[in-house]
Amino acid sequence: MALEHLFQGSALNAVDAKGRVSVPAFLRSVIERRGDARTIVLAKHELFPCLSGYDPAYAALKHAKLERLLEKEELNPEAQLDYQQRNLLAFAASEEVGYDSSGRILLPPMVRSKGGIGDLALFLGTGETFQLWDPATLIADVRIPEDLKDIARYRLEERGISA
Amino acid sequence: MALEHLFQGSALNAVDAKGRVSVPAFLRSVIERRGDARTIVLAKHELFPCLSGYDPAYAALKHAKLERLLEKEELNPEAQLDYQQRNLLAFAASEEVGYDSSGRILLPPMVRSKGGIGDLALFLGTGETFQLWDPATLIADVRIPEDLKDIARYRLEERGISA
DNA sequence: TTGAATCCCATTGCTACCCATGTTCTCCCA
DNA sequence: TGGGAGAACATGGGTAGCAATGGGATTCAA
Repeated sequence: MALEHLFQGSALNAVDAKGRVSVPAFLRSVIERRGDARTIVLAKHELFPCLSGYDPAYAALKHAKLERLLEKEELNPEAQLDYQQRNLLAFAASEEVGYDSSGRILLPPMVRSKGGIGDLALFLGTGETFQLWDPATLIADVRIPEDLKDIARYRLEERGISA
Repeated sequence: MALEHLFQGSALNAVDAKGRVSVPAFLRSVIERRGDARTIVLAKHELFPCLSGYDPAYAALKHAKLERLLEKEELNPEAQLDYQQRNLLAFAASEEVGYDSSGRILLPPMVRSKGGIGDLALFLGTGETFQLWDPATLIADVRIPEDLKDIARYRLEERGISA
């Protein structure tokens, strides 16, 4: 089930007054190699105060996985409830947004506030998915390794912003 | 068997005095990509006090799936009964409604009352299908994860309605 | 004729597309 | 190897079109 193309790398992009952000080109190229949609799916990360992002093909894989689990336990009412809950969380609590020819998405206000994203968005590739952080939130989180925070600091410095 | 296009996201729309609701554009686009009907099927959800919605193409798939399940358990009378009940529910207790050029459907009174829908309809994507809830009912249901209730609360707030 | 469903029109706010600009990266050639 | 042309990328702003919604008009059937 491993996807062939993986998300890797980092970038710090600005969120403009309209709520638009450029999806870094190196992420877009992976998305377009995985499928031919020019869209991404954004959801609150399960663990961290940030957003999780992936392409529609990955969402379909996730759904198929849940379906298979359910079919194995078709007549078990407890499994039914578990399936319904997971599916709701995976699909209702996420938003699919398309990016235009210039590679920008409009950050939906709900996920934006859930992910605590201000006017800077730090993209981090994590293999099958990627993450979107507010850089200050990442640096403040005690669970994040120092090396990763250094990436955030470096990207901020690059833009002439003191951390 | 997985469908290529999945229902994803959430929206809270008003039901007007005539019983009309706008089907959110992001659901319509999936429906129209799956088939070319401008029609949705509404049924009482099997598990939750809400409505289940999908496109006609999915109804056909669902029937095929039930058939397969039946064949697998050909000699089990209990499964036979289960199949008959589910098939009845899925097809007799559902209504197919078309939406007009402005994307609105007329909620049939029977399914509307079965689903407990008042003057607000919360649309939740769940992959192959979507759900329609009265937001207050969703928030009150103990089986619904808190993260999902947050969505309902956020959508209510967005409209200036205190939860 | 009354009630209900469908159609049409109008309004408002938002979304998506278009164009423009500056910066960096890449590649080629002198 | 240095420099310059061109492409790709991130980002700002303007605008036409669409989505959600209310209200009225028209049609159809009981």
